Amino acid sequence: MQYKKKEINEKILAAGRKEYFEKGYRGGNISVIAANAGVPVGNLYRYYDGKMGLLTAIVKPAYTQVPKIIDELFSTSDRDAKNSARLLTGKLSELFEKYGEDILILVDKCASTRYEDFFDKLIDKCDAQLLKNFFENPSESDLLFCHTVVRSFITSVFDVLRKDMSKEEKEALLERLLLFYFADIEQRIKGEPNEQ
Amino acid sequence: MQYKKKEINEKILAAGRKEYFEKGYRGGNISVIAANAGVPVGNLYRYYDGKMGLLTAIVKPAYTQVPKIIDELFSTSDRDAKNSARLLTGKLSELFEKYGEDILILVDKCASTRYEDFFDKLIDKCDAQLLKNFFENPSESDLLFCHTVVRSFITSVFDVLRKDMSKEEKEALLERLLLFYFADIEQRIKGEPNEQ
Amino acid sequence: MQYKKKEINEKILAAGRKEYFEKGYRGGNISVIAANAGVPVGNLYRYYDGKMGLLTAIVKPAYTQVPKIIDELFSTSDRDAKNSARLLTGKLSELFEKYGEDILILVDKCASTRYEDFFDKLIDKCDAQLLKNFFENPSESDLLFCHTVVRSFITSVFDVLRKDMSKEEKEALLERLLLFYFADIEQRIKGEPNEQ
Amino acid sequence: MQYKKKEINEKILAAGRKEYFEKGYRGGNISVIAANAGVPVGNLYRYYDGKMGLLTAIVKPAYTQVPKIIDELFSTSDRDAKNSARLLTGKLSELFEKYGEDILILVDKCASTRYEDFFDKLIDKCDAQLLKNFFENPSESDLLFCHTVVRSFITSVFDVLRKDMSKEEKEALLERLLLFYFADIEQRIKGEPNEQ
DNA sequence: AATGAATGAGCGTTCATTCAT
DNA sequence: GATGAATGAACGCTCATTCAT
Repeated sequence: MQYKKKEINEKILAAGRKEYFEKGYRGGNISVIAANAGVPVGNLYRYYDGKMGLLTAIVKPAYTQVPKIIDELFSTSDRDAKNSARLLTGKLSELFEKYGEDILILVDKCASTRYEDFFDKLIDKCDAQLLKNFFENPSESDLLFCHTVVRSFITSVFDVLRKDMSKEEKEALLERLLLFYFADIEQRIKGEPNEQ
Repeated sequence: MQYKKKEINEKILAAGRKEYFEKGYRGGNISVIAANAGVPVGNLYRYYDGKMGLLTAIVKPAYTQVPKIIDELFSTSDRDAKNSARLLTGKLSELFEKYGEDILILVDKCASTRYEDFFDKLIDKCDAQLLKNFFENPSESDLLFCHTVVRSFITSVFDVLRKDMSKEEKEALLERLLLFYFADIEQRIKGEPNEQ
Repeated sequence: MQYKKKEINEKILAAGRKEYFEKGYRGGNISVIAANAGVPVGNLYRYYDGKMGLLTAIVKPAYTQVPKIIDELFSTSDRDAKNSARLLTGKLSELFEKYGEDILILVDKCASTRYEDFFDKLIDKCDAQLLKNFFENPSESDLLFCHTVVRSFITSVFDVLRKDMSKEEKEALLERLLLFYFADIEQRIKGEPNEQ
Repeated sequence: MQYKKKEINEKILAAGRKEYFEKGYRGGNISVIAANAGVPVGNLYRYYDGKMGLLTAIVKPAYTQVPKIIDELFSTSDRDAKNSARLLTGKLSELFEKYGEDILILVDKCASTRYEDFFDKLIDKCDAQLLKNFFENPSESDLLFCHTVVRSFITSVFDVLRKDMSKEEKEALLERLLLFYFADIEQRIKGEPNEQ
């Protein structure tokens, strides 16, 4: 029959998400997770392969899917800022619905974990896009600037996740952010002449 | 206060900073710190009150001073963007010189520590300033937007810290960031009418 | 006794034998045994009383019968070495056919088990026979010597079990061993007079 | 000062030897060892690198030295049986003094350990010597026979270790065993013609 | 009667802190 | 005051056994 009860499974996942989210991977305690899930430790190990296995179960979907989805976002973006913002907003909102909490764990709570590169890889990806679109011969300092802006922007996007708001409010906020960052970006970026 | 050698004191602080910076508070190991400081563990405990006491010694100055300095920054800022940017850049650069590494520990490595609120509190402070300066009757969504932009901006400022660059390069990058964020900010912020 | 299928019974025994033989009693894993037997763990417990109960079921027949059979061997032995060797060889070969693997488990894999005395008891038995047959007034050192030779001989007999050979080859080896140990044993034993 | 107290060190070694000897490596319990040594668990780990590290400390000297010493034994042996026996006896007696209990642990208690090959390697070594000395063109069955006799002989030598006797008594027993096994061995071995 | 999920005591190990010297 | 050995609570994980279905 092979029955791992779906109900228990989900209680463990929920308890794990909570624990890792609150205390981080290292700080999280398997016995606490088991207790919160209402499951004895031994049984938790029937469902997941230890502390790291549980983290993987929680976080891997987001870890692999989010970068893919971000890639798609770029290819569908429109050159008109307003349209583009609306489009992106919708997609990001979907992403948040699906992976919200897990993204936050990935970003903040996976230190010294095989997943700790999530955020940096994502930024590199976006960074490359921005460079491709707006810089022709980026100088060394353009590269740094671009990287920093992107990191900051992505941070702000994920910050929206942290807010306790309705989906609609999040979307409005996202759209406003997108426009704030990218409206007239060409001028704003290139308008800075002579550094060095 | 009793008889404690300044030299040893500083070796412990340096070793602690290194350890906490590399492995985080939870991941850091007191015995490693003592060994790297060339001090026996027992003696370390005469200088600092345990693992948390050492963290406090390392991080508290930045934890208390940085917000104050940021407060001062706001009062000295100039309404002309370029000037303001130059002014701020200089002050931030000083801040970095003094507290750079500790700020990064505060921001990234103090999870589940009494210092973990550093970043959020700082943002609240800046947030309040931005609101005061650019919004007269901020709507609920203005508040959120402002908060997010500020968080993102501060993130980018501290990201500069993470770069392996000379002081001058950091200043150039900071200035460019400031302009990117705040040039014409009034229009860019208010130009977004109708969300919802 | 209730309703238990002979077929399942034997699968469990076979799987248990394999596991205990490969990993020893302590190292053996009940779940692995159940899986290899194609039986759910819970059901295994209906057939046998736990880990030790299964060991008992596997090993007790050999544990009780082998000493008895060895006793009989002695009574049937012939004073002519060659004949005796042939006779013994045949009997031992039968013994191996029936209890071979279980004897090896008893000898090698029952540490800290109630069966760990199997080998020593067997040796005591054979020891007593050898003493009776070849020593009239055994000195203290005769006793020790005899005991050691017997232990060594029995070891070699059971070593034959470990070889990957046909029944016939095993018999040939056994016979040669018997002659090596016991041909002219009277002279060889008694020929050593006065040690000390 | 680097003081690991010699006294504690030896208590741990003694407790470990006792535990591993009585219950085997797998069955042995680190907490029990620590308790018997009168040391808290944590401190034991300052002296030895865990369960396996302690086994290594106990057993490695014998594991590496005994084969070497056995090698030397062969090169010093005399073709006259009596002399040879006396020589060997002395050397083995020394070996026992030094490594007695550890040899027993190696032989019986190191299942599923990196040291479990000790006995077989030793036998192979001795086997090769016997073959070289007494067989010119060993048949397949000569090889097997030789191997078995050697295994049995070595077993008997190590059995002497198990006896609760004085050094002198052990030597007497060893000498008698050597003569029993190897007096006239050439005839006894070759006297068996071609079975098969 | 049959199943395999549930249970929890127990293991080896780590490490912040204390304490004897 | 300085040292590093001692301490033991707490962690992640295993597995023989029990029990709900």
